[in-house]
Amino acid sequence: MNLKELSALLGLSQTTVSRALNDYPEVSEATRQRVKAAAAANNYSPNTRAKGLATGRSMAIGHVIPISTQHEIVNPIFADFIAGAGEVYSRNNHDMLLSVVQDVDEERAYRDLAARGSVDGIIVHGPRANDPRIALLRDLGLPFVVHGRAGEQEDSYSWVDVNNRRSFLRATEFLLDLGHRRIALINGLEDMDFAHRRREGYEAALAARGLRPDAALLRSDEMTEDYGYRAARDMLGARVPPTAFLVSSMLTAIGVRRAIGDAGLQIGRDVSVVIHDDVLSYL
Amino acid sequence: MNLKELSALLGLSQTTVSRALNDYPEVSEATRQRVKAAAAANNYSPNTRAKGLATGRSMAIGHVIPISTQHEIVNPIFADFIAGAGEVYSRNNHDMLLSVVQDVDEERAYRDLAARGSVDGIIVHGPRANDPRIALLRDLGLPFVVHGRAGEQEDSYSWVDVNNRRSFLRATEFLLDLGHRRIALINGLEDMDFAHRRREGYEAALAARGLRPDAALLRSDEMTEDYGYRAARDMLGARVPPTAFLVSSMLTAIGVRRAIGDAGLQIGRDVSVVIHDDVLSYL
DNA sequence: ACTCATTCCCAAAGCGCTTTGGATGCGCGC
DNA sequence: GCGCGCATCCAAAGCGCTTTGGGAATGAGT
Repeated sequence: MNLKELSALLGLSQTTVSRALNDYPEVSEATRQRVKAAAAANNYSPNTRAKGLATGRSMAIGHVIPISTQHEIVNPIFADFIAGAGEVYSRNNHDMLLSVVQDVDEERAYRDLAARGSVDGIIVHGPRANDPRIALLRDLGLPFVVHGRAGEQEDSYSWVDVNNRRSFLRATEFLLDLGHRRIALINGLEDMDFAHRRREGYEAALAARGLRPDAALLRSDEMTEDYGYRAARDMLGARVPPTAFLVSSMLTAIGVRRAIGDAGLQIGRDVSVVIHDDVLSYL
Repeated sequence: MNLKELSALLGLSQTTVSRALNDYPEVSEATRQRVKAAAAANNYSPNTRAKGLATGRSMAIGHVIPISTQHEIVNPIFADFIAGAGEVYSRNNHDMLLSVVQDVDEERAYRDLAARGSVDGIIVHGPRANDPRIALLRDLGLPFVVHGRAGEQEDSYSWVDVNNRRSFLRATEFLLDLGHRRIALINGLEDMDFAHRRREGYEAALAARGLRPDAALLRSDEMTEDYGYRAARDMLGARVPPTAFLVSSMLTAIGVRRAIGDAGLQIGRDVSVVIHDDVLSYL
């Protein structure tokens, strides 16, 4: 069923039917109702491509997911983010376009999306310090929102972020208040903006008490379970082990928990652990 | 840059430029090269919507992800599946359209996708026994492939699946060969086709040795960490605990591991655990 | 009774591509 | 020298929608 057929069915012009469906004021209320009822009855929805061509909009938001050739990690938090965003899109009649590409092809993916006009805007995931994608997108004239921040020029683009610095500052303060002096930071990769901010918060809290970070208690890597396990195991096996852990992600924390268990210790009694992450529904 | 501009630039008609780019034989090789070079130099890519309108194809594959209102679980394996599929799409010049909807709106999501013609085909995730979506999609005339199987009529649609029955049959046999007699099955929800098949395999292996499944050793639920923990904890606390666990997913297994640790036991020494799942890159 | 604004509707153009149905020019065989 | 096939290219239609620029009633105002 297309517009032509539907309007023939109703004995109206395509113009009128289109306007009725799009809530333009030029059609009478009675006609509008009749048109909408017929559309529903015949399960008519305007063809996306035709509508897009005519309006110049695609009603779609793009997400580019780079797959690294070396460490092919699919960030699990990503699934939750996508789910949340996708639901909002659905409610607002937008589509979600996912573009999974090798990280070396990432720039081309953005260029393509822009040239082919397949999306109206995009979401930038996992920004790094001075992320080149921001300049690229601005250059391409493709609207975007950054999930996180890219270091500098925070007021020159739109972003949504949590206060990473502050949350780690407060978590560290909290542990310090409990009397901890050897607090380990199991962080994400430091070239990611969020990890950098988190360390800043951590160090600021220590500095405020006149403490200096101990390099032996700082780790930074891709946030896997295994990394958490190894980092915690090594630290716990050291001469002067930490008494508390500040962990940047749930998965890493699972590894930390395993290492603590292996060491015969118990979380909450022998060691304190504070984790920063979203709630992963399946954990 | 659009076709019109590009062809004006080249002093050729739109027809010729289009044909050159799409490798039709009606243009000379010299012209084709010239056209392709110009397209690359000007970063030209045909507009998706216009191309789609003209060809009647969208060059996109849809994935509908239902979000349950009660237990909003985003299957983590899903992220890996999406990543794999997405990469294949990219390589073959297709887009991936994700539609995240409330599960009650799922049927409408499929109808919409079909009516609006926004995808050429779709992938059906997590099929249940006699999944109604199959009849719906066939009815809508929308091509589809099922990831898994939906119980009956296996030759009436296309599917990709692992041999769930056989893998659990063999895993069970393996544990039986090791001398285990009390093998727990921590399964997924039984209305999911895969969980049903896995139990069949498990029971078949037991039956082959003249053993009957013990209801106390069978669990079936949404595969979360917490569920695995509780199921294993309860079983291990019973009068006659299992000596081995067969677990349907990695996440659940993490919970099982935790329960085993809490019980003061060690995997591989006191208890055997066999897990069925994909490799989750971050674990 | 006549004008004028309003309401309700329509024909046709245009979005950027592909594709149909030629047109043109060239070399070849006779 | 003429017709024919082949290689190259082009003009225009069409995909399904939105939107521009009216046109025909109707009712109000004078």
